[in-house]
This record gives sequence, structure tokens and C-alpha cells, in this order.
Amino acid sequence: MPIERRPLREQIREELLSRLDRGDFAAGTDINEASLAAELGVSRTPLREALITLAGEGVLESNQGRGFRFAPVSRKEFRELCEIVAALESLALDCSDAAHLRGIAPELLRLAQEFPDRVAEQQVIERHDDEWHDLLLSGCRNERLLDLITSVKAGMRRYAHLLAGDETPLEREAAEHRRVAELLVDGDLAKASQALRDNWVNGMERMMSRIPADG
Amino acid sequence: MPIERRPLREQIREELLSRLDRGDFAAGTDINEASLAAELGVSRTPLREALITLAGEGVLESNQGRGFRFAPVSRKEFRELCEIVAALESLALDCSDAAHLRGIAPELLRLAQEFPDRVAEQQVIERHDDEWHDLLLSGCRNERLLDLITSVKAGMRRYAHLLAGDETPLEREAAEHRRVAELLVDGDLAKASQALRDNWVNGMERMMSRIPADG
DNA sequence: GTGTGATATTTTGTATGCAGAATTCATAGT
DNA sequence: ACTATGAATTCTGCATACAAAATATCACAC
Repeated sequence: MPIERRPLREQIREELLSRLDRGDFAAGTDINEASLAAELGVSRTPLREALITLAGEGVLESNQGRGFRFAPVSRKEFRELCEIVAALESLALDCSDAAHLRGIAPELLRLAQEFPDRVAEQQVIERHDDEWHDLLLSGCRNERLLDLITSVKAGMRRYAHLLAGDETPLEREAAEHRRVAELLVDGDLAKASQALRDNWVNGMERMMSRIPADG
Repeated sequence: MPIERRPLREQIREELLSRLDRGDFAAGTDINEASLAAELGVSRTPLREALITLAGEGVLESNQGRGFRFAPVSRKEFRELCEIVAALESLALDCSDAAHLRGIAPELLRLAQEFPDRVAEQQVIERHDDEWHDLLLSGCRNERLLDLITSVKAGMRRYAHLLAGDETPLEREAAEHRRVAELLVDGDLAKASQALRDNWVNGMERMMSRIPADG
């Protein structure tokens, strides 16, 4: 088996993102490079490289002389991010191979149907949701677009843990996923694309009340 | 006057991008960190930070142990980037304040009309084009989207110098800008948005022949 | 008690140092 | 001549060191 050989900065980035998913970091808090580097068991250099990458993705902010901090959350920004991802995923669907979409449509439907059945912890649900979207876009031939979507979604991870606790939205999320899948089974790409956009817009509305009001 | 105080990595990033516009770097060539740092008069640390940022924007590629290199150009990638920017700018227009758009429409028209008059060097033309698009999107209330557009366009700068030499495309570009501006003067946002998308698609087609065929 | 200014401490931003991987070059064998 | 092998070199990736900026501490005047 090929042993793992990739830059520390990437591993650090992923570790920080997964901690963000777990809600370990409060939005708006400063990062102390020395202590975080010590905690991760690495030096400040690759840590700073990871922080710079995350800042480029909008997860962090940087101020001259003041270092990095987790970007504060706001309803305005969340709305903006949802609008962007809705447009990008919709475009990705339009760029996808129609035959491939028909092929995966049943699997998408199956995944959407078993969605709310499992009473699982938050992180499992989120992973499930991500997998559904990943599979949906797996036929997109625009590689740059897929990278961009991944990057923008990283910026949304700050909002993930705010969803914890309430199950109601998930049922509607699953219903919307079913709707998209059914349209793909029918081969109606245009309507599926529209349903996907609606899914993001509705998901955004559902989240709004959970985000602290903008300052 | 406020003296300039911002991280070296940002200044380095901009310097590298402007050199890229001038065609100083051939696509696909490796970067030697030590010599480039010496040439810029900085150490490798902030240079590497800039390189990592640029890699995140798709300007550079990085391979473990092999450092950074300018990402090779390809028709496929250029098409992908144009599709993305077309969707993003179109979305930005949809997010814009209608009143503001009506306000700037005459200025956009004026700029588009004087476009091909000046027989100027390539870089002036490009700046002019960028300014037009910037003004067009100046009323967009989605700040994250504007940042994202800037970032994606940075990734397109590798293709800028390929445009040099031929003036024919510019006339058509100007005509399409006029079309967008006229539709905005009329207040027909939907059609303007569509015309903007068409502008990117057509611009893409015009560039295609100038990009080496994909390997 | 509050504000102000000098000083000490912390923390970032940048430079330098070092180990190991990748590449190059030379040499030997066929 | 061509390939293979190994030493020498170059370069990256990461760690450490240092200087300057920012922040905290404290004394003191009001």
C-alpha cells in the first residue's frame, strides 16, 4: 500500500475543518499560532500555511499585525454563500453528462429515501448530506467548478454545527432531495436543476432563525 | 496620507500577478523559490505564503517535494473558467440593486462606446475591460460573491497575454458590452443578465483558437 | 475612580537554518 | 552507444530564530 505523503499544511487544514464541524471553535475568536501549533504537534510554519489557505476560502479573516481569527457568522453572509453554491451546483448539474445522471438517479433516490430513517448523530447526518451532493455532481465534467464548490463549501462549514439538535429541517431536506432525484429519473434536467436551486434557497431559509441576527 | 502597511505576501501576490499579465512567466514552468525570492528582495517565507494563495486560486499547482509551478493552460480549463465566471457575474447582476444599475447604465454605455477608439497597448485595453466589468458589478450586494469573482478571475490571468496582437475580438467585445448597457438603460435586467452570459461564452469562443490544443 | 503615559510582555511577520527528497551528473557495465 | 547505479548537488518542506508591532501591566496625575 502507498504510504501517505502529502504536505502538513493540507493535513492541518483538514484537521481544523473537522474541528470546526464539531463546533470546537467559536466564530469570531482569535487564533494563537504558537499554542495551536503546539497542540497539533507541528511548527508555526505549516500551520500558518494552512491558515492562509483557510483565509482564502473565507473560513478565517486576517488583519495586519493581529493574526488570524475565525470569521464571524452572519445571516447576510450565510445567505450570500447559499446563493453562490446554489448557482454553482446548478451549473455543475447543467455541465453533467445526461447519461451518467440517469445512471445514478436511482441511487440518489434511494439515498434520499433512507435519509431520515436513521436516527443518527449530527455529524453522520451531515456526512450523508454531503455524500448525496457529491454523488449528484459526480458526473460534472467541469473540474475547476467542482474544486470551486468544495472551496466555497469549506467556507460554509462554520455554520454546520448551528444545525445540531433539530430534526424537522432534515425531513424537508430529504423530501427535496427526493424531488431532485425523481426529476433526474424522469430525465428532466432543467427541472432538476431548478429543484436543486430551490433546495439551497429553502435550506437557507430554514437555517436563518438559528443564526444570530446581524450586528 | 496613510502609509502602506500590509503583509508582504499580498504585495508579492500582486507583483506576481502583474508579471503574469505581462507574459513574464510561461505556463507550465517551475518556480525556484530561492531565486525568485532573491529577485523580489524578500525571504522565502512570505514568498511561499503568496505562492500558496495563488495555488488556491488555481494560478499555480503544487506537487509534494516538487514545489510550485505555473499551471499549464488548456482549452478545457479556459472553457471551464468562462462558464464559471459567466454564471457568477450573471448572479451578481441579479443580486444588484436595480436603481443603482439604472444609475450607472449611461456610464457603462459611454465606456463601451469609447472602447475600441483608443488604439492603446494591450494592458491598457485589458484594464479598461476589467474596469467595465467592475463598474457593472459595483451594485452587487453579495460581497462574498464579488470576492469569489475576483479570485476566479485571478486564475484566468494566465490567459490574458494570449489575447495580445489581434484587435478584431475587441470590437465584438465592445459591441456586446454596449448591448448589455443598452438593456440596462431600458431596465431589462433579465435580458442584460443573459447578454452578459453570452458575452462570456462568445469571448471564450474567440479565445479558443489562440490557446494551444489540449495535450 | 478615571485617564494617561511609560514599560514589560506577548504575538505576529519575516528571515534563516536544517534534514530529507528530488534531480543531476558521472561512471561502470553491457 | 545506451542503460543502470550511485554519489553529489539542488531544492523543497518544515523548524527555529529574531525584530517589530500590538497588547497588557502598572505607576501616577488629576
